Amino acid sequence: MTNPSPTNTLPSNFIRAVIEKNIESNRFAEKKWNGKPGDKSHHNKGSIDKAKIRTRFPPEPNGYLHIGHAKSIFLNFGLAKDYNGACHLRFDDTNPEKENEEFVKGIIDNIKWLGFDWNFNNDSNLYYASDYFELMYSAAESLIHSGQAYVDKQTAEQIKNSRGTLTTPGKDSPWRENQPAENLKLFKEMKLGKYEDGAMVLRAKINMASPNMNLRDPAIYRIKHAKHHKTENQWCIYPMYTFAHPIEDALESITHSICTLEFEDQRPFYEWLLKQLLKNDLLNEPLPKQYEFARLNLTYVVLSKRRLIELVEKNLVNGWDDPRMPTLIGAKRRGYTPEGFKLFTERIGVSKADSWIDYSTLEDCMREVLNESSNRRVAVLDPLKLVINNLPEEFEEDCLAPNHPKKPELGKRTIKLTKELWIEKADFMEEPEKKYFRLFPGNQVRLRYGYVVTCTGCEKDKDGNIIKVLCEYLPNTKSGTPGSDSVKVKGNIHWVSTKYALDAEVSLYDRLFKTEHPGKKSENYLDDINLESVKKIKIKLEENLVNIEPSDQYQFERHGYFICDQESTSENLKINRTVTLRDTWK
RNA sequence: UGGGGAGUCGCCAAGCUGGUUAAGGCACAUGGUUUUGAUCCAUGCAUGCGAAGGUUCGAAUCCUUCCUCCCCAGCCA
Repeated sequence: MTNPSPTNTLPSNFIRAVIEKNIESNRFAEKKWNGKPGDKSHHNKGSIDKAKIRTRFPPEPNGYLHIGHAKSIFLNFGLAKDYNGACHLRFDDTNPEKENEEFVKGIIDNIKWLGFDWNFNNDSNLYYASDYFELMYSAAESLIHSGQAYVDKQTAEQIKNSRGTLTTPGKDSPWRENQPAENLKLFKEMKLGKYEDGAMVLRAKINMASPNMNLRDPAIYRIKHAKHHKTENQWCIYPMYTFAHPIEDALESITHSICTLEFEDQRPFYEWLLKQLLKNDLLNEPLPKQYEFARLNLTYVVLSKRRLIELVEKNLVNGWDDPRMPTLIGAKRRGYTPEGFKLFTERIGVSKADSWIDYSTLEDCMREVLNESSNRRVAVLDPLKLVINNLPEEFEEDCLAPNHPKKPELGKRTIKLTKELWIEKADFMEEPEKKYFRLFPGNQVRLRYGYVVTCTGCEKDKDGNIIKVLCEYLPNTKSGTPGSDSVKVKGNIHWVSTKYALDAEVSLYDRLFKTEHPGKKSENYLDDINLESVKKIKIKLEENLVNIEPSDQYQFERHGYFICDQESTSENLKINRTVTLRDTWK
């Protein structure tokens, strides 16, 4: 127990356990790979696969990727990397009505952003389910031929009604006993466009009384006269996920097909299909195997595609990349980083238990990464004027501030100290509460990187609002000089010169939903939306930020982490708050 | 009341072919450092593994019964 072996740093989870066992037992030792996906005859012409394992990330290009996908991406690509294997990016584009190129491009960008690619041993493993339509059609034909699929002319409604319920068996379709020859003919006619959408469907012939609903003769091909983003009008019949996915995995020689828990009931069909196609000589052993893990649930967040689409379409957010969105493009614009997501996925682990991760866990990960990587700057978010009375009007002095407190190699920058400064309203209290140690009459604080000052009072307008705080500085207490420690103070406040400060607009984001589990108690998750999830304010920045550009990230000291927005211009600086610093006071 | 899964500290999560005092992370608490009430460092944090029985010298790990939660009846994925 007292030997924490430094080599054993890989996390432990049930999927890694399976992989390690498989590798140890040489399950894939004879597996062939012929440079690209294909059926048995294709791969048999290849050689032993150099990839020890093959995983895949199979998004449907019908929306943007979200944080839940990040978990799957780090899992699949991470596993491949750790075990000297390949991870394919495969677009599961079997439903032309919902899919398009915009989403394909967005998904590719997101995965690259997270730091992954799909190259292995000179192969670019970027595939589309639609690449396999021809092979899938042949597979369907072979199934019909061997009597394991039939064309059903019932309407969708009739099929639904004859499926039975969870506790009662379904009824056989009147077309179930049609002969292969007839089915083959009809299926071909379906393909040729002889029938309208919905006129008939190809079904697997398994068992209408199965306690597993997925085995009650599931539909595997449907008619859709729709233009596909890749194959255009070449097809008017399209395979269903159920049928397509196992075949995609097999053709790509996937070893571990990792998906989420809701597909668990689908696994018997997955295995049934592959076994039939193996028998029909279309596929090789070893066949891919499906493993399921619990999808990510984050408190205060919705992660279902349907809901995200609704938020966008109802203009409840400003598009897919709204910084409040849990999409990867939204998170990126918010200032969340790939390293932060990596830490997050490592921290939450992988298992089969349904779980809800606290949103603060994600924020903590971002803080942890950003604390390390961000240069520091000063910004006053809620400005109040501070006047140093014992300084002449034109006083100007450079103050040296390190770019990073723990990384002196990153150097320092200078900030101009002048007689009039902007400080935070919250850093002054005329009548301090208990334990408050910032500015109040009679108290001393340090102007960070500058001098210690003594507060002498404040001025108010006729309504009693504090409009100006007054103080006097203590010579010889400047930061970095020998006398700087001569006066000990507990408070340390930041400031910017009223003369040199830059103006900017900052968007302060809060969670998009008010409740931990949106929609759980309120029936409709939209009722739980937080109407005050963004607040835009005018702030003052230190002069060194004059050249800040979109995507630049900084820590604004004592506030948090911020990123320059993509719409920012030098005339109109726009900044997003990524996450605040931890605050244990109050 | 069919089938498939899951229940280990506030949140995750190892362990689960039975064997000393139940890993680890996060959170939290208390000290210390600190010119960010941040960071960092140190220490603490489950006689308990959904519950009840049982087997055993010994059980989170095996058996029995029960409880709770999640998923499945798209020509979606």
